[in-house]
Formats: sequence, C-alpha cells, structure tokens
Amino acid sequence: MEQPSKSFSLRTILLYGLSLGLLLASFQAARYRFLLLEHSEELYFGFIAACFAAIGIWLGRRAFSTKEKTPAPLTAEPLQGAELEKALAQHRVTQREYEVLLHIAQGLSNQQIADTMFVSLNTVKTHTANLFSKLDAQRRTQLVERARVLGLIAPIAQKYD
Amino acid sequence: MEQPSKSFSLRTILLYGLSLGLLLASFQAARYRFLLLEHSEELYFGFIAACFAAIGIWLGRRAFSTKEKTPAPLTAEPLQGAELEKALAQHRVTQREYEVLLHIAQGLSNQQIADTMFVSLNTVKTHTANLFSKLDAQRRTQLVERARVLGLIAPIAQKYD
DNA sequence: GTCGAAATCACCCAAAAGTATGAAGCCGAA
DNA sequence: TTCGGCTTCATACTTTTGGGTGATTTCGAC
Repeated sequence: MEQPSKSFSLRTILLYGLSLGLLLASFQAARYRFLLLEHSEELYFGFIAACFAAIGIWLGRRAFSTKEKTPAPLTAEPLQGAELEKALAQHRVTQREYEVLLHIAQGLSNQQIADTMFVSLNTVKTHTANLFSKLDAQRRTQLVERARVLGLIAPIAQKYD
Repeated sequence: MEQPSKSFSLRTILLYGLSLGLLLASFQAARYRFLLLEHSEELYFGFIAACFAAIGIWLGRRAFSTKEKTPAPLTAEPLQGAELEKALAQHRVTQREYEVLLHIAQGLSNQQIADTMFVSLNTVKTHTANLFSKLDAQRRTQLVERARVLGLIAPIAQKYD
C-alpha cells in the first residue's frame, strides 16, 4: 500500500544502491570479458567517475526537489457558520472532537486539554485518535495542517502577546 | 495504514552502502597484498566509483542546498524577503532551524525531516530544541502556532501528497 | 424496545517527542 | 590566531503521543 509521500522515498534509495552495485559489477565483468580494453583504463576511470558523479548529483537534487515545487498559493479562508458545519459534517467530525482539534491547534498538550475540558486524559486521546482517522493524519502537527487546509480552523489565531 | 517512517533512515542506508563499498575495497586490498598486482584495477574501479558517487552527492547537495540560496518557498506567502529575515533575526532563528520549522509545520515527523534534510535524527532534535527555547514553546504544535503568529510561516502551508 | 452514534474512560504497548549534556568541525570576525 | 556562532552528532533519560481494544452510559431514531 502506498504511504504518505515522503519527498524522498525508500524505493529511490534502494534503487540508487542497486544501481551502484550493478554498475560496479558490470564494469568489473566487462573488464574480465573484454580484455582488449585493458589499455584504456583511463577512459574507464573517467567514465565511471562521470557516471557516479552524475548519479550523485541527481540524487542530491532529488533530495531537495520538493523545495523547487510551485508555490501553490492556496489561501483557504476560515469557513463561517453553516459552511463550517458543513465541512465538519463532511468529515464526520463531532462537536467534542472539534473542540479538541481547536485546542490542539493552540498548541496544548493532551493533559492540558483534558484539564480545560474537564474530561480525562484518555478521553482526549480517544477524540484525537478519532480525529486522526477522520482527517487522515498521523501526528497532531499534521492534523492541524490538514484542518487548516480544509478550512476547519482559522489560518492564524487572534492572540498576540 | 502502516507507514514507512519506522523503517531505516536514509542516512543509515547510505552509510550502509558506503560501508559495503569500503569493505569490498579493503577486501580487494587484502587480496592485492597476497596476490600482488593481480587484481589491483578492480580495487581502483570500486574505489573511484565510490569516491565519485560520494563527491557527486556532495556536489548535488551543495548546488541545490538552501544554505546558499533563499530559504525555498515551502510556504504560500509568508512575510516578504527582508521582512521575514528581520523577523527571523529578531528571534535568532538560524537558516537550518528555519528549515526544520517549515517541515514541522508541514506535519512531518523528526525522522522524516532528518531524511529529507540529510541529517541525523539527533540533529533535527537539536534544531527543534533550539527552536523551542528561541520561540518559547514546549510542544511542536505550540511552536507552529507561535511561528504563525509571528509571521514566520504562512497561514496555510503547502500541500503534501 | 432496540440500534447506533456520541461521549466517556481504562489499560497496555510502542513510537515519537522532548530534555540535558557533551563534543567535534567549520567558518568568519575580532 | 583565538573566540564565538552554527551545524552536526551522540548518549541517556523522561514525557508525550499514537494505536489498539474494550467497556459503559446517554440519547435520539427507527
């Protein structure tokens, strides 16, 4: 099954490793079979060097390719009233879960949320777990980001210190 | 529903590959000592290949690294250039820390950040710890919220998937 | 009256995050 | 050249989170 996209997948790394090994092996094999080319070691060296350098550069670029992506200026504004409720209903986020979500977005810990909501820590955990599955997130930072993109919570909290 | 973040880190794999290459090389070297100049070229091939792969990676990272360039617009529209840098300087947030901050805001785990930034998990932890003290936060959700209020990161970050 | 959704809580386990401390290499400024 | 900031990484430890399962109660709908 496909996973949350890491900009740099494990598959790529493995592929790179395999390529390394295969290239190396084929060069070694080539040396055994075509002894005629023995006199052109320098060419071999240069070729190998160029190949691996190119692969390395490609790999290095690949690692930072995410930052070259198009900025994608999606500016989701906070949904209001009925619109918000509709969005919440779409993702089957309940009232209590939404409250927890807001508190998480404020940067509170589960224990703090439990305290302010007058429920137990376990209850908060349950709510957050439900939010994770409903909004397809694995971490609370990801949850907040998702909720923000979906317009469930405001872009910026209104409190300045 | 399982995710790959628990798998081996990119760094580990690369190190493993390099170790393999070095092992191979030393093995060849051992043979070289006993069998004289019999297979010295193989050793050279492997060594050169490994060297240039490493150099290539280094070059690729250098060339496309955010270190020497603008912080890479991961976000939609944060503060503008000079303004942003001023805000960052005000809180003594360094380049590397800022990159980590952006990744955290994206909802990435420390391990994922370590992979995409080509550093170890411990390094990411250090950066985050510095961010916590510099932006006066205890949790990463709080960190993101603070950064958002301060205008260090955009209201809505980039999509990921 | 039963059924299901919502809310509440518990327990356990694993993974991730956070804290503290130390240290090495690099690089630019004094 | 010495000094300090940045980056890197390590080790060790504690706390928080996340995941899974199961259970109880309430309350409205069928």
